[in-house]
Amino acid sequence: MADRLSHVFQALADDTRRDMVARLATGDATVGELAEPYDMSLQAVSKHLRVLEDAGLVSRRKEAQKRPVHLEAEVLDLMTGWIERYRRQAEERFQRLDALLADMADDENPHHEGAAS
Amino acid sequence: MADRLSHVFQALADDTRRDMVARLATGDATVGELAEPYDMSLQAVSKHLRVLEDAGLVSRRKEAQKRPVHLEAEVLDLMTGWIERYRRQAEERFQRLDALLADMADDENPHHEGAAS
DNA sequence: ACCGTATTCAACCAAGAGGTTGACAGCGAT
DNA sequence: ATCGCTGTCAACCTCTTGGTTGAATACGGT
Repeated sequence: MADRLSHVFQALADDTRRDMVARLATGDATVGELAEPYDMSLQAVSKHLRVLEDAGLVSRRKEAQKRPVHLEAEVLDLMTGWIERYRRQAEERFQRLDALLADMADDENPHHEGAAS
Repeated sequence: MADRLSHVFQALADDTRRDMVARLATGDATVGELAEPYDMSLQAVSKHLRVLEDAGLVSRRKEAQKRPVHLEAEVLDLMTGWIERYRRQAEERFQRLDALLADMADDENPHHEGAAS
């Protein structure tokens, strides 16, 4: 896996974890609170949180015996940054191809004004 | 894994595959061309492409014995859609919290004009 | 000092991911 | 017809992942 981005994508490549992120977007929550909706042991939830934490998507402060989990939303920008870069690049390439095809169509039936030779 | 989004995130949770997507953003390429930069068997590359294809990120048309691979960039929007939704939600919550804290500070040292009672 | 609550650690297991090698299939060119 | 090029299929291996259970830890309340 190696780099940062891989961990983030990996972390979100799981229904349960995406769901937890969605939940955390509405506010911090303890492990127990987070676990409640799922038919799954608390330990399993704890593991999921660890994955999210390792990806930097989440942080846990300690407060008495509870460990409120907090969404670190800035990390999401890392992803959109990556994605948008290539989406845009592909888009632009598509535009150029489109223009090129339009040109070729012009050459085949030359309705356009001002053509040379 | 179940749903669509999971497959897309999973597909991009790998250095090699993200690299391929980056490469494909500059234009279509055959399996051989894509494989060339990596120290890895052609079969492994083929597998990676299958993952990308199953995620809907890529399509392969057949052209003689070659199989040019094409990036389907629209799928990326699916991700940014998801991500942005929760990033924004978290952001807004943060703003409100910020405002609340400002209010509390006001209450503690009431320098402000027009205070009641 | 002890109890209950909240969470993690450790060992284990089945299934999946990413890689390998070897055999096979599709198609153009000679 | 068969050769060479391009790519996939199949079987196999190893490491990781997502889950389990049982024991341990950390801390507040009584």
